[in-house]
Amino acid sequence: MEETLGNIVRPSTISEVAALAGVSTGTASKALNGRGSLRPETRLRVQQAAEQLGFVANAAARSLHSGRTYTVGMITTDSIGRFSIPLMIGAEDALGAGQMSVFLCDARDDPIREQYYVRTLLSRKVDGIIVTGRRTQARTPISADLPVPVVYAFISSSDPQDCSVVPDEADGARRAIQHLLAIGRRRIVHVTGPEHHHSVTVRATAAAETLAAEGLEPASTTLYGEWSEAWGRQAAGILLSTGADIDAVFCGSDQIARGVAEGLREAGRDIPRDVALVGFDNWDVMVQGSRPALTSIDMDLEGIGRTAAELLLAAVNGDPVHGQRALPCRLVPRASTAVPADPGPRK
Amino acid sequence: MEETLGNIVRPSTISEVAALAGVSTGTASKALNGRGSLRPETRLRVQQAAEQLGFVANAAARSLHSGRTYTVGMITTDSIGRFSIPLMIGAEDALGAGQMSVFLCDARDDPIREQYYVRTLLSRKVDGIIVTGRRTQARTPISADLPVPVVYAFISSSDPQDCSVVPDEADGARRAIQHLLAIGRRRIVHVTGPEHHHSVTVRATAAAETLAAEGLEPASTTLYGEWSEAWGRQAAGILLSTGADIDAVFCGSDQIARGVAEGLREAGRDIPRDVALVGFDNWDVMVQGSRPALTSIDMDLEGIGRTAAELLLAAVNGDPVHGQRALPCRLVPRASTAVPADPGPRK
DNA sequence: AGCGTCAGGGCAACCGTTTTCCTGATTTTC
DNA sequence: GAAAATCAGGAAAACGGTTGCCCTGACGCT
Repeated sequence: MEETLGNIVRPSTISEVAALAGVSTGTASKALNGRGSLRPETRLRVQQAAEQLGFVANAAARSLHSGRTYTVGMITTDSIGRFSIPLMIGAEDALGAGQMSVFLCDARDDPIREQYYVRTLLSRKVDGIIVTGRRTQARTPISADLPVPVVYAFISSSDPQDCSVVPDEADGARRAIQHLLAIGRRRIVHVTGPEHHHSVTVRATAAAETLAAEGLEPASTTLYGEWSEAWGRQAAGILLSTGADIDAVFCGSDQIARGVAEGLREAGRDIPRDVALVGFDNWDVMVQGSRPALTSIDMDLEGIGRTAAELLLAAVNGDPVHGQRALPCRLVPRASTAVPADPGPRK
Repeated sequence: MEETLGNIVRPSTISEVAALAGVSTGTASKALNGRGSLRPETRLRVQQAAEQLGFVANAAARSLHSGRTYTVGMITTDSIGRFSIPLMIGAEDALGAGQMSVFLCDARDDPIREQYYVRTLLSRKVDGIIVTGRRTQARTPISADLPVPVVYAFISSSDPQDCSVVPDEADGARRAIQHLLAIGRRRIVHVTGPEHHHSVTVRATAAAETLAAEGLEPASTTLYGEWSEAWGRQAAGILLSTGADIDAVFCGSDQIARGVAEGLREAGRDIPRDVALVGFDNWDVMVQGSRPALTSIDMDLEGIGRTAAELLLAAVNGDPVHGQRALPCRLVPRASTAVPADPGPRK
């Protein structure tokens, strides 16, 4: 019953298949690929011979002839990490559906390794390259004038002509603020990561503008720090000690938000009744681990990976897309912004 | 200055290099590969021509002749996740150093996808396959009688003849208990994941045996639940409500440990003074986010990935290794088991 | 001067597959 | 019934690179 591939021991070639079926290799090729004009009976005979031998066409030989490898390279510039994974999954998804295989290259933020990988990928004649990674800023292109298309995913290229797919972080920040406004909060503050990080300024600016559009001002000056729970706790302390009158915090990451949540909770503030909380990243382990579960902005990394792969496929097929494409974010509401049905007295 | 690969536009072939250098293609090949006997001057001339044209040998053509592709497939059976990443990094590390490229395949726990990927990898004539993934039990082999070597990493094959590299989880549990004993704890309890999970029983058994070897009994019956912070908090509640007299908890995961830490802390127990805590996985975000920072068992996933890759390379080179190899764990001490210098009064 | 030796490098086969061109054989058409 | 059209399948070139074999010419030796 369970034969699967158990009969493949030594890989067989098409000439062996042809010999077994009593035809020439050319005919065998046509039979297996549905080309040429063959008697149905012959075609069948070849197919059965191929089946019997467990024949799988040698991709190298095939690509040598066709010039295409149905293979792409994926270079992660920083190490494979939390952000790269969904990107890779999304890309692998779209590419796998297109029968493409993916070469994985982890450049670890080392330009030498990166150039080495680019050379390797070119020698393997990949049909295209996807570059992913996390950076504080747009990155320099991996190389000028490559013979294959390149798409940047999540990270963006500093050359505006290059094709980049990135999250619309301003959109994400806007959604966060608008959600807080929609549940009636007005005294909102932003706690986020290091100021030199591009994402940080984009999000902070968009948040401020969204408030301003409603005629509101931040309830306190934006707090910049690092991407950690510890900073979130510290920030909560700062907010409490300055006695700022706030009813919502929009955080630059879920980790920060979780820290803020802990800090506020331990000071006796109820979330979401006293202070509503919105995070950023929608990182499952953080949003679920937080108490209460955290409303967060999802950048749809998987979608970004998928889109990047689709654009790459399009470019490979002769329809290159240039410039940067920003994909909208999504707000995932959870308990940290759930307005209590009945305000009631504090317990 | 910054030429890098800017001159490669259309990939050039060795015959173009040969023509430019004024030699035959065979000679050019020998010059570039250090074969045959050539005048140093000729060799240099060819090398310069290759440089000038940005020549990179077509890997497909080369492998067609040599039969080797310097390529391996890596199949993750469950989705790419927290466990797969370090494994992949480790494997990629060892393989990259051996000039091998890695095909990434995410089978998503779908046997159909998995078989599809196996076929694809075989058609691409990979030199070997690494299978990784997380499972509650050993898995059935991906396929019988493959023409290339296979190594299982982290996950193990149910066929004892197959080569598997796994963490020695019993060793990890032993180290955890011994560490707790070493800092003077005697009333130890184990809080862990679902009982049907193979890892859970292995760790629990080893923990119990280590205690027994010291003539001790668990301070409470082992608590089985799920791999979540919520379960950790719940377990803390159970321990507190039953009034069990404990001075240490060994947890089956860092998430559980973090939950336990929160639960105990909120009940006024001091960690590590009243209760010491050891987690499992050494997952950075958990051990750092916990308060206090969590002592944990590191399974050295990267080392497992690296070892698996090395064994695969050995097999490819004709030295196959059979059977299961268990790598020791490592205890990483942090504040949650740091014995206070001065017991002093509680604050 | 003639022969042997060896370095240098060209030639061609080969890897496995696809595809074009071509040849017989069969069928259709007038 | 003969010419034309169609069909089935074979032969061979091509993809790009490597390598064993062989040829050529220069040099050294007697």
